[in-house]
Amino acid sequence: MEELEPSDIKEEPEPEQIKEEQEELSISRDEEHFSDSQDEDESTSTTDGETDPQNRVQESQCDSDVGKNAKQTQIENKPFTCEECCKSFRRLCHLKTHRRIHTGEKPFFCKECFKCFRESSSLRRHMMTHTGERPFFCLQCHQSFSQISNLRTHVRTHTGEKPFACKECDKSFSEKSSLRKHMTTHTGEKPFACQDCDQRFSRKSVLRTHMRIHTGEKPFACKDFSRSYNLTSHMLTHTGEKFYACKDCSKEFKQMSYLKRHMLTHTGENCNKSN
DNA sequence: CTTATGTAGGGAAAAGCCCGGG
DNA sequence: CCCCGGGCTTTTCCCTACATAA
Ligand SMILES: [Zn+2]
Ligand SMILES: [Zn+2]
Ligand SMILES: [Zn+2]
Ligand SMILES: [Zn+2]
Ligand SMILES: [Zn+2]
Repeated sequence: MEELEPSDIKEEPEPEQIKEEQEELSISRDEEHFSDSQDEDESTSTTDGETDPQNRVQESQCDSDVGKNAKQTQIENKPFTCEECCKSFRRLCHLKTHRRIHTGEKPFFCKECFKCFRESSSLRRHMMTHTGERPFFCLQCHQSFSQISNLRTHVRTHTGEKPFACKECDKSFSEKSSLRKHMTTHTGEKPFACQDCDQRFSRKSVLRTHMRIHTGEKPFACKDFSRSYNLTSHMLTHTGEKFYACKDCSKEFKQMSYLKRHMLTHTGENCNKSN
C-alpha cells in the first residue's frame, strides 16, 4: 500500500518551503512548469491568513489582535505565547512543540517509510498504517478504523446526519470537506488548469484523470477486455437493462465504459507485459 | 444507440494540531 | 519538563451515479 509518489519523501531542502506542499506537482506530462501554488485537490483556495507561505510580509508581529490575544491569554491563563503567530499556551512544552510549525522541525521519523513528524504521537499513530492496526469498529457495519474520529464521521453515513449546510442553497452534507467541494459549484472556481489544453477543473484529482487523455493511458489497452466482465441480464424482466459485471469483484454497471473506468481500481500487475 | 468524459457527492485514510494527566 | 493518549480539524484522495457531448 502507499505507493511512493515520485516526489514524496523529499524533505524540502529549500529554506523557503513552498507552503510545504509536495505531492506531485507534475500533472502535465513533461516539463516542470506548474509550480502550482494552488492547493490540493478540493480546496477552498484557503482563507489566506494563517501560516501563509512564501512572499514577503513575514509579519512576525501579530499586530491586529494583539490586544485581543493578550486578553484571551489572560482569561484562559495561557502564559506562553508564540512570538511568530501569537497563539498562547498553558504550558511551555506545548509552545515548544508548537514552534516547530514555524521552524519546520520534524524530529520524529518513521523507520519504515522515512516520513517525518512534529510530534511523537503523530509518528506513533502513523505506524498503524504499517502495522494495519485498526482498533475501532462500527457497530452497524463492522467496518474498522484506525482513528476513532474517522469512525465517528463514518457513523454519520448510517445515521444520515448532515451537520454542514450550504448557505447558498438548501443542501447539507455529512462532512465539511463535502460542503467545501459543493461550494465550488456555486463559485465556479476552477483552480486546476491543464497545461496541455485549456481546460480547467475544480479538483486536482479530476485534472489527474483528465491527463489520461493527453498521455494516452487507457484502462485496458494491454488486456483482453472481453474476459474481464460478465454480461448479465437478471433485471431483464423489468427493465430490459443489461449489466456489465466486473469479474474481479462482481459489481455491476449499466455501461461498459463505467466498468472500464472501474477496472482501473483493480488494475495493477496484470497490465504488464502480456500483450 | 454507444462510448468517453466532465460533474459532483459520498466517503475513507492519514496527518495536523491542541490539550491534559501522570 | 517529557511521554503519552485523546480528540477535534484538515487535507488528500478514491469511487462512481449521472448528464451530456461526440
Ligand atoms: Zn506560532
Ligand atoms: Zn512510515
Ligand atoms: Zn458502519
Ligand atoms: Zn449550495
Ligand atoms: Zn488537457
